[in-house]
Amino acid sequence: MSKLTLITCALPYANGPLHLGHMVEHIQADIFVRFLRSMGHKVVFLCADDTHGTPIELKALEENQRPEVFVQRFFEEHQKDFAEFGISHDMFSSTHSPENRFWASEIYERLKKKGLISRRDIEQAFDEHAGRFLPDRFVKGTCPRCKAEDQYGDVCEKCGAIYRPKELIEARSALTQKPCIWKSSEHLFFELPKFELFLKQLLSTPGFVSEGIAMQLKPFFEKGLAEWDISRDGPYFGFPIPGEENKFFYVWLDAPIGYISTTDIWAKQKSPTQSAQQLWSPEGDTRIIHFIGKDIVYFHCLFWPAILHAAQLKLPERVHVHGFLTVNGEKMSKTRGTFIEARKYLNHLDPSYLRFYLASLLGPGHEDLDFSLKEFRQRTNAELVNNLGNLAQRTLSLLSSPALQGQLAPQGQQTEGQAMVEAALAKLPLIKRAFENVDFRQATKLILEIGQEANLYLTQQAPWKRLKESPEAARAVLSETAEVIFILSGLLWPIVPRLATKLATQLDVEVPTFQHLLSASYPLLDRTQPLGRVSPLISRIEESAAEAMVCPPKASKPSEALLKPEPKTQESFEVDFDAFLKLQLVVGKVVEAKPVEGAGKLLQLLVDMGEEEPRCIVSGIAQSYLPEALVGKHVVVVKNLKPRKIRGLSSRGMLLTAQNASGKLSLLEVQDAPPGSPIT
RNA sequence: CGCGGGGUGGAGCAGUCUGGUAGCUCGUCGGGCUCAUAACCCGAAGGUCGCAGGUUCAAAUCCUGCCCCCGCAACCA
Repeated sequence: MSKLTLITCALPYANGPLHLGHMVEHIQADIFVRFLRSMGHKVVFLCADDTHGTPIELKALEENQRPEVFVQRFFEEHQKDFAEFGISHDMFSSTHSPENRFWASEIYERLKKKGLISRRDIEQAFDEHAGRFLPDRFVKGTCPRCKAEDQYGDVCEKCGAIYRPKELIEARSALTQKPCIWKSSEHLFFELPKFELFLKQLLSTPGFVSEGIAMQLKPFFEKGLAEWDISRDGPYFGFPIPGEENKFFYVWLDAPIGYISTTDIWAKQKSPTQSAQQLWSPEGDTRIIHFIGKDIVYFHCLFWPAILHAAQLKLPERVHVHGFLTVNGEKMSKTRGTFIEARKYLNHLDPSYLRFYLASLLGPGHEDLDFSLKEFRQRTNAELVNNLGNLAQRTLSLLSSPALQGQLAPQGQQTEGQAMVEAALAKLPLIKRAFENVDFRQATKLILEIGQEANLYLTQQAPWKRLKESPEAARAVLSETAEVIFILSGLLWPIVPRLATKLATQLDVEVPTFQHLLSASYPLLDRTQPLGRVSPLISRIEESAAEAMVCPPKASKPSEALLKPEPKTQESFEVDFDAFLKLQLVVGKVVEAKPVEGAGKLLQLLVDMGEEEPRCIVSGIAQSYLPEALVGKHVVVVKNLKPRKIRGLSSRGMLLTAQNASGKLSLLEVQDAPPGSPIT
């Protein structure tokens, strides 16, 4: 009964702001956490910033900061963003903490004592000018298979070949652009292959991961598990490995250990009778559930359980994997402006909308979710605002009208009403099961059905008609709807806690817990108590507010963005007329159009702009237009745009397009002006 | 044969595990209501459930083969 549940989210990397993708995971976990709390379970919800590793170290270097200082900025930002979305972490810490250093060293010592750490030399790219070893991603060169230039050290993006950095032709450092040398160094390895049987068994334990995820991990066993390199040579931002000279723990070793160290910090600060030691002991009466994205399954389902097992610590009961968030059907993209940062959302919209919308999309599986702006706005308005919000508004505003004085009716006067309330209560076991299964899509659907029933009831009973001749009949009807609103406030609390609280406040009661509702019977409200103050609950999402979120494409490199003045929104940025004239806009006639091979969004066009020769222009409109449909069109072209090489083709000019909410592009066309006509 | 996810009225999705009247939101058309946030309620049109075959009294659902889309992984001036 008093079993403690530890729930974690993956640790966000402290090198940038949070975006909507992070929010999917934290909102999903938070809904689950709140549901468990509402059921009377003891839950501790933990998270931390992941602060170590080469990318952060180099970024800090670029900004002339010590990495400790660099990560601090995001530590504060992240916590603030999470808090505003209502994410109820019990503790949010950082992997750069004394506790984490302690646990990383402690676990390492345990592994070492068991003879699970081996050492051997490996040869690695080394940048002599920077004086450091280079991770694969920081080595660039020509692909040994297809000879594509400028490829990363691990995989060719052109032909998909997988290789070692050393196989690259003319390998160079991505930091200094100088050729790299190959230098050997001793590394420490965790002997993962010894855990093959253990891991296979774990993955087939019902409930540990979904079947699909277990399937995805199969190839690793077929290839054979490899020893895991857990050390990095200095300089490296991380914890020094005890007993070693200039060697540090690889960031992925100490990141999950952050789950334990955060438990440690939580216990010290908030529950001194408990300790991380005891909570993470295999004998402890704790259950651990990790929420992660599908990109880090490998770490959480192979390395991490093996390490925990080897170090004699508690294994997670379940690793819940969710899919990625696409925006308007595509990967989030900075250049598209669809890379929506959490802060940007908060600047325009109420977090309740996103929590509700994501809940209505999130099923138990790990399929990707689409954040389509239009769907988001329409569905949230229809379901959350109209169905649920307006139900409360129409009921409560009538009840608090001068004729009824905010007073409920004595119970038992309305048999249809009682039936409605009881029908709502009868749905509770189903809703409970949906929440337990992390099937919030189903939970949301069932909750909406309750709202719809109540709206129908009101329409049929029409209390507003009875208000004059028989106010008590109207009061009786409305009191039954108030009962439903009370139930809804409890059901909605895990999903939209602020809204649920507001509902309860208007009834002048506390939000009921799930546990309470499950055993409750009609009538639930104390009918002698007056209502609280009534006001509109949640307003509709305006199209402009939703659009504003994806509006201005940002500078692609955050470091540049920081140096320059704040990138201006399209509305506030003004230019004088001279600046406009510098842009040569002309009419161009498309004479030829064909797809660019291997690039799904690009078309290669020949455009007649009234010059001797038509120009070659590469344009990213392939998903909106068929090549054949373009030929003959008179379009608007920026003529004096600096030529640019795209996919090896020189593009001399740019077609102007408008983009609608779903991301489709629409070319600006000109009716009857010959090619080359200037546009002013 | 890389691995995974998907193809269901105009759009976006649920239903597939456990076969039996094809459901939800939006949109369209018609009606009701006028308490409420242009809201709420009712009705209608619109589907060969990607294709082909098989199992079965019965297939969106189970089996076999195939096609297409998406992500892992690029592209955006």
